[in-house]
Amino acid sequence: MITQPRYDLWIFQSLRRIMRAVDLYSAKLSSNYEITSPQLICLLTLKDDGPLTTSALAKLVHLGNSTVVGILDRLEKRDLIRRERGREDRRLVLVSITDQGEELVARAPSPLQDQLAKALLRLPAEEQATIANALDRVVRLMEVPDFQAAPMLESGPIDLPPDEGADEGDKR
Amino acid sequence: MITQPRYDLWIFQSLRRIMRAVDLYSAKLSSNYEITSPQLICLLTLKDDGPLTTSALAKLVHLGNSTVVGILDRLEKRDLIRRERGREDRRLVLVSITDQGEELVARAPSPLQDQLAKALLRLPAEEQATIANALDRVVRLMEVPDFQAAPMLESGPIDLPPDEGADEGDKR
DNA sequence: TCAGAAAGATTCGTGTTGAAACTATTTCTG
DNA sequence: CAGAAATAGTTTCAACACGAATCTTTCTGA
Repeated sequence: MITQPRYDLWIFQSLRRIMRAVDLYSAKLSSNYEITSPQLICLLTLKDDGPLTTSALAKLVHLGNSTVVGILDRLEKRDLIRRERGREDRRLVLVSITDQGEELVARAPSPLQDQLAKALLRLPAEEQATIANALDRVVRLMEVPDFQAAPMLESGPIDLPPDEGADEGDKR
Repeated sequence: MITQPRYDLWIFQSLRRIMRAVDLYSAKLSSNYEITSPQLICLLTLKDDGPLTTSALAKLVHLGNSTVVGILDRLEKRDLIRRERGREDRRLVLVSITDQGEELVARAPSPLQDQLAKALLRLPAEEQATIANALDRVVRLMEVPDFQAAPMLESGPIDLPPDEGADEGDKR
């Protein structure tokens, strides 16, 4: 029994605290814009990636399907997005951002990562890269189902955020 | 201007995905024990750190006060914890774990960080330390209230926020 | 063709989360 | 000592988050 330091527990707590700090800060900040971070994330995604189906959006923002429906409900109630039944396939629902939505996005800063960004800017870029790389590896390790949990060792250094498509396992 | 990669956004997404993966996994795993991760975290803290007041517990687990009340309500309903009014100061509520609670804790593994732990174990210990250190710095930077957020521009290396005293005990 | 499988979205139930408002108790203060 | 202020816990309200169940539409195969 080597009593390795419990990095896992420590890291887990750190993650929770970071997320909490981000949420708290962004909630306060975005109260000026009357929008929450998850809503803003969805709105931004819709603005950038055009009309999307509900489930495509859910995949992009890494949230559950039913979670997104609730968020969309609130956005729709305020006319920030529009839902439209697909013509071809009437099971689909195409969600798109409205003019009002675009306007709000234009006005609102990116409060979601504002605090995090500020914190990171105080670190040297090289350390930012280190953190980013490290987290990316963790994400990859974690999002792999328990299949071959063992056979994975040191396949090589990971450099940049290859993400954005490289994500594999959960493309839309 | 070298468009520096948006480490902030990338990191933010990574954090969300990690937390989500942990939550999803632990939710599934802990369904066998009929307990959620926040509940288990509270229970473990109560087991280790003896009877605690509600707000002391909230501080330890880094959650809001009212959040903890809700969690305690559910734990109490199942007789896993006990609430007792303070004798001296009748405003206080001492929360302690019951025998049933201890029993459950003994049976249950540590599902909360299980997945994370597994992922981390696939990394060399030295990299685990790197991640832990990096995250810790981020936490310190972020949890500093916005005081002097402005006047702080590259005046030099920022070491340790005067934090420390504020947050205090938070090894767990 | 047409019954059933599959897919997509939504609804429902439960739990987490935090701010704000409220109650009870203690402590401070004039 | 009475009232104000502070403290501790709780309630209330809104949002988020998920899986399971449900509904509609589409596809499939016998």
